[in-house]
Amino acid sequence: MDMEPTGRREPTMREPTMRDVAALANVSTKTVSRVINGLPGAGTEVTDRVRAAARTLGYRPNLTASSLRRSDRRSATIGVLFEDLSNPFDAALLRAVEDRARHSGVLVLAGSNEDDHTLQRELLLSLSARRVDGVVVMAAGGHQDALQHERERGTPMVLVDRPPTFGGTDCVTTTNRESSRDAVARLAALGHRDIAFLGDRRTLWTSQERYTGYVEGLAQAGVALRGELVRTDLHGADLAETATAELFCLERPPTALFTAQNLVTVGAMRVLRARDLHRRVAVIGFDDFPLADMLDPGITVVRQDVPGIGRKAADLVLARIDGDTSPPVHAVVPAALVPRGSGEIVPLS
Amino acid sequence: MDMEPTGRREPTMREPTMRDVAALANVSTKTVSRVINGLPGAGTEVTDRVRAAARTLGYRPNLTASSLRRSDRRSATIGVLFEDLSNPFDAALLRAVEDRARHSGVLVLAGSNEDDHTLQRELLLSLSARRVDGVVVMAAGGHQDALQHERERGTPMVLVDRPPTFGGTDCVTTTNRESSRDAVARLAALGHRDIAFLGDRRTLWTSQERYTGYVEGLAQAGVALRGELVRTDLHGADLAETATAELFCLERPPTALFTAQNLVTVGAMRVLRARDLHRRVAVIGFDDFPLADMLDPGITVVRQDVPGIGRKAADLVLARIDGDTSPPVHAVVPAALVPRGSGEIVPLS
DNA sequence: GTGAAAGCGCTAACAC
DNA sequence: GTGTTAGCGCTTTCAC
Repeated sequence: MDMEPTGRREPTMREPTMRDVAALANVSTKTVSRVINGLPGAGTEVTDRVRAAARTLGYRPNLTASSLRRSDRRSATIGVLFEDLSNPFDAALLRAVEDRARHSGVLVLAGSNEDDHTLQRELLLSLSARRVDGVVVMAAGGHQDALQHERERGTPMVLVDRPPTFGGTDCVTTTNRESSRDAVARLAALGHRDIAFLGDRRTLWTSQERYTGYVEGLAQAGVALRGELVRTDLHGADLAETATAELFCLERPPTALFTAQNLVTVGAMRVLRARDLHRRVAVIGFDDFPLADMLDPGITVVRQDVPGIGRKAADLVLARIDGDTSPPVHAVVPAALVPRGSGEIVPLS
Repeated sequence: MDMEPTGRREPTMREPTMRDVAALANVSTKTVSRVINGLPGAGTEVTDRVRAAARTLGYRPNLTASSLRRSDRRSATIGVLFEDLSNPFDAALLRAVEDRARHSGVLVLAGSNEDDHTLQRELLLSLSARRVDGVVVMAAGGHQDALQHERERGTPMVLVDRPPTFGGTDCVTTTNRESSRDAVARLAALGHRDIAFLGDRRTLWTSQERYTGYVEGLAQAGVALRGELVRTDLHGADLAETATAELFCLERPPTALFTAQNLVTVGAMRVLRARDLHRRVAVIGFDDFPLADMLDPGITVVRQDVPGIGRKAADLVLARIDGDTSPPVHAVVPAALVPRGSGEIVPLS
């Protein structure tokens, strides 16, 4: 077949409209509308004629025109704004939202905010210009003015992973504090007294919660907190490596690590392996990661229920779009500890 | 602040339109349109008045209405249809496309086709109904009727990872055959004579290409192909495990594995580790995966330039949307071998 | 430099 | 059952 690679039709070959279908089928556009949308009040004979005409012309409904005119004004599209769609956590979350949305005939406009307010604001405006029915957002750190503004305009919104700093908005998070506390308590129960905390940026709500859990876990076990064993603002595996290396230069180095984010865990493991400490120092990481089970020892982690979080977020935003007016909820999806070896190492005494 | 959790405005508080802004600024809607779109022919004084009015009312342009009326009919949106957005490869690709698109003011409607025709067709229709300006697709295996049909309607389209079975369409793939051939030749050069091939579904073009590369690599090294060392249709790590286990029950088991897909590599590694063969059997995998460097030994892989592929695909589709009429291209983005240890193991002789 | 009228493709509200 | 009219929010065309 010969085809222009431009992908543009001949000017004479306009995209067919309902009018064209109506003309060919000898009915009014309203009748075509009824048939295309499967609404009642369409004679079977006429219905067939319209269908045939539509097929002949290669007619495709124009949802954008339809939504402009319809009273509900729905675009059947939601926006998803995460930090980085190439991050496995974000990707899994997107997939879960997408699945749920698709089953409601809703498509997803996806974007990465790179944890940057300005970008987040711009993307939000882009989504708003396209009249998405609602948004699911992993809020960038710092202030949430743009989110709040969008929310106050009436856009249904669900925050994931981190709660809003403003009211009236649904949100879905995991058991950051509780699971961290349990993980640390577990290490303490094995006899560890020098348990380090390695965390991501302190501006992140999740980091704060996990740190709080760490503190509570120590307290619960009656273990004193040693400030020099707390390292934060480790954004990315490289910073985590440096910090871990420093810990092992201390006079009294840690015998266990609680690594509060997935890249931090990876960075820490690199150092442990390099120094051949990976069989002697215990590690529990927050967030699972691919192949954590293939390392030697396998890495014990706190695993979030990512699909569960995504489904819940999608359910919430879709329900709000459908007019659910119940009070805002903060859903907390439980995380689970997955023992694989690294978290079960006992201290050398 | 008090806010309805429904996210719906009061009926009285209609979404402001250009008309409202025009009324408040005492100008015509056409003038508002000029100001909002930054078109020339707007007096500075009037411009300010319009801007002020827009701000006061909280006006937001409606791209959907604008695109309906504009002559170019652009939605400033493209569709991305991959196999599974939660797969790291797909996710990285999406991110690269997204970045490129955003820099052109284009947003991405993303979906997973699950390698299923029917779903792919439905998603394509959904995208088409929303009048996306173009699509980037990882074609589901088997026939590509729906893709071809959509393409023939004139939708700009770029296929990634796998080429189209029809003409007139751009596509971006990697050096599947060449890189596979080189990887196998490399193993042979180390002295391996019993090199197994473990591949994903044979219906996938990439699997076929990689298999062809394997055959060529053996031939080039003068190594005879042993049919019993070839295992295909291993979709997922579990099937790969079974197949790998079987290989080591052979009278003359392989001394090296070429695993042609990343989950296959993972499955094979599990078996090698379980049997403590991971330091004696060489492995080169196609596709990098997170933490491949942290295993012991590190896994030698052929790494695709995923961001490069995504960027190229986005560039192509955006150019076509902009009216580029040059002949269709099949861009091939080079992959690179990353030696990490597993591919450098020599056979016990 | 600015505006009036028409209409993009579709559906709401009614009439027949 | 089916058609007519009006108009969603915006931009085009052309007049001033």
